[in-house]
Amino acid sequence: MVTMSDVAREAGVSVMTVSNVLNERLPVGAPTRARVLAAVESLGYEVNLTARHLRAGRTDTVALIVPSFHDYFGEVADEIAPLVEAHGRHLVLERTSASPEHELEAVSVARLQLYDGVLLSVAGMDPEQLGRVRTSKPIVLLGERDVPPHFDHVRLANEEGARLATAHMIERGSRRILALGCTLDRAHMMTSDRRAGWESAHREAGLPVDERYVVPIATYSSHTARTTLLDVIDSGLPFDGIFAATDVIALGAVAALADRGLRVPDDVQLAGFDNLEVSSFVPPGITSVDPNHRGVAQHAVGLLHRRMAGAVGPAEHVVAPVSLVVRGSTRGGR
Amino acid sequence: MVTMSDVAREAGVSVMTVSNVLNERLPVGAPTRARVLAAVESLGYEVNLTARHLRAGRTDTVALIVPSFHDYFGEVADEIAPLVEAHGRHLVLERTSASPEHELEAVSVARLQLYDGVLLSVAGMDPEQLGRVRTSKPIVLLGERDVPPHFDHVRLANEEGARLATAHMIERGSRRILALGCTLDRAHMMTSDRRAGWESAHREAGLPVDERYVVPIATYSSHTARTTLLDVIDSGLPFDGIFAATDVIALGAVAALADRGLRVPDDVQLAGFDNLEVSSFVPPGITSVDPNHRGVAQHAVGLLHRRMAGAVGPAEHVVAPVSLVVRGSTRGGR
DNA sequence: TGCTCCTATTTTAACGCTAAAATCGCGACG
DNA sequence: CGTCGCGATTTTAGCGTTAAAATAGGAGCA
Repeated sequence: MVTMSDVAREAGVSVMTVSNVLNERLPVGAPTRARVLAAVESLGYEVNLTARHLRAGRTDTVALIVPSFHDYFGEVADEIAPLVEAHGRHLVLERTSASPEHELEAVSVARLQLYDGVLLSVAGMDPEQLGRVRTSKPIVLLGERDVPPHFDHVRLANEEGARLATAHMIERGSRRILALGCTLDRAHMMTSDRRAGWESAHREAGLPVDERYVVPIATYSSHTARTTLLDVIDSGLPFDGIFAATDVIALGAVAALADRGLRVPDDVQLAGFDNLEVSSFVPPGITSVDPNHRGVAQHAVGLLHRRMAGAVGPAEHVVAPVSLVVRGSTRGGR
Repeated sequence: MVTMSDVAREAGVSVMTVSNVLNERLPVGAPTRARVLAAVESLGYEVNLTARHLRAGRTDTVALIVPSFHDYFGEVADEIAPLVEAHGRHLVLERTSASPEHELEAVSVARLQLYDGVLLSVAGMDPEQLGRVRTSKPIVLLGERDVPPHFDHVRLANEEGARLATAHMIERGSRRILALGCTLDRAHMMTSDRRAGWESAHREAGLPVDERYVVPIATYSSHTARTTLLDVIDSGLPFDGIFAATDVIALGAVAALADRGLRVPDDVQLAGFDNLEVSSFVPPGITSVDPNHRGVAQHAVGLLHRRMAGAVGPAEHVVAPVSLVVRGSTRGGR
């Protein structure tokens, strides 16, 4: 590896002069500067950022740590990247291992030290693990779980979104609406909050809440959603609407409905949550709760940058508003 | 920040003893070890990886650099991550800026020094930019472009995949097949190679190649694909099949066909390329060329690890085989 | 008692960089 | 002609860690 002192020797100057030429910190005489630049060029020198980071005590880099790289998280990451870059920092993504026992390891506190700030997506991390994370590093948590109160946290209005979607289908005539991918758990997490919204919509409309219509699924994949819904259909439980806890689940539902020849929205209305890009292209267009990625990203990055700039004060807990995007999978959508 | 010397002072030992306790390099007496561990615990010490990396001359980290985080790249990244981790290294993702003028900057050679090896996705990078990247750092290029010959490179059998998909539709009765998102360019890149495959299939079947059926699109989004295809339909150009250069494009095509009431596969057969997860769920299931992500990931990571282990020798240029996954969007699919 | 040989621990030095202080060289000025 | 001033350049020191060499402190043995 070519180091600054190689360049210095080649140019016949001290390392500080090389540093000064490259960083334009102290002025350097024109002939010296030229010799240094020539040496840099001929040796192909590139600064060693690890050394610079150690010396500077910062890395100008923010990490976004997510459970996996695809779908929802990929889309959020693409919103976050430009915001981080706008502050002159780099964004890198890291993935927590899929297996829970490795999760904490991947988020080993030591690794956080590599970054000036961290956006940590808490989907699939339990609060107890989080409690063990003690660090002075600025961290903003992101995601649909209860978290220890001393962390900054940005989450969605899950219950409100689910309520909106369900109320919309009720208003358009559905009376038996599955809550696919939701759970009856009381713990505040994504699947229970969205179930609560589904429930609220029923209460507000004066409709009974039938727990048989809450259908949890084993894994949050389209594939599992499809097979789970096929089982429900085949069980004979009558339904005329589906609130899918995520668009990935909604996509599996679309497939299952097609498998059984049920028409959307004529036989069954369908609404999802996340407003993934695909949802507007899958015919007839999937009505979905827009999680307002951009707003979430702005809140989270803004908060993180304030902390990195040294802002103190109590942890902030932001609940980002959501909205319903109506498409062809519910009646009245285009 | 708590450093090793804080721990050493607290425990009444030298920093090296702390280091030896934590790294288990040299044996440390049991009582001393206990005092050190207690000090680590009470101060909440975490090793500074930047310093360790500088000292060690390596970071045990591999970067995957992609144009954006979603769709195709997110899926590839999820395949690559476990392979990299299996070698005891970390994977991080970085994104090249969307704007071409910043691309090289994001891939600034200096930044590559942070990693022991780099997987660089070359979609949207021109070869001339790549030529300027001189570094001894192991790099494996990934993607559907011609690249300077001294780089290791893993790419797909684009032409073969397109040929398979097109031949399949011809065999199932299509005679006028659009090549949506393809280009007539001669340069070897994804869009021209896939067009070449479309062409080969026609020649092999003894069908004429009509260049009006090659329909380029301005940006590789589902939205653009949808509006572009709507224009084609409205222009009155007759067609009974579509080969979409990517599944993202195919998705836009599905939407456009539905917009105009054309049935898939009865009126128009459709095949895409990439076999995205969504493609199996969008009714009636999109026939697609499977890019064999896992195989590509294995080739690329294997090659990179060999280089990181010091393997020398001429650059390898791997063309990973692809296969066709037949679904309901072509006749005879389930 | 004196000496060797281990084992436990410490000292030294370096990874590559840069902030701050020190030094050098030279023209200007009293 | 000595010295002050000032820009150009170098020296010093240290970021936090760890490999390698050095040292201290006993146990074992003649």
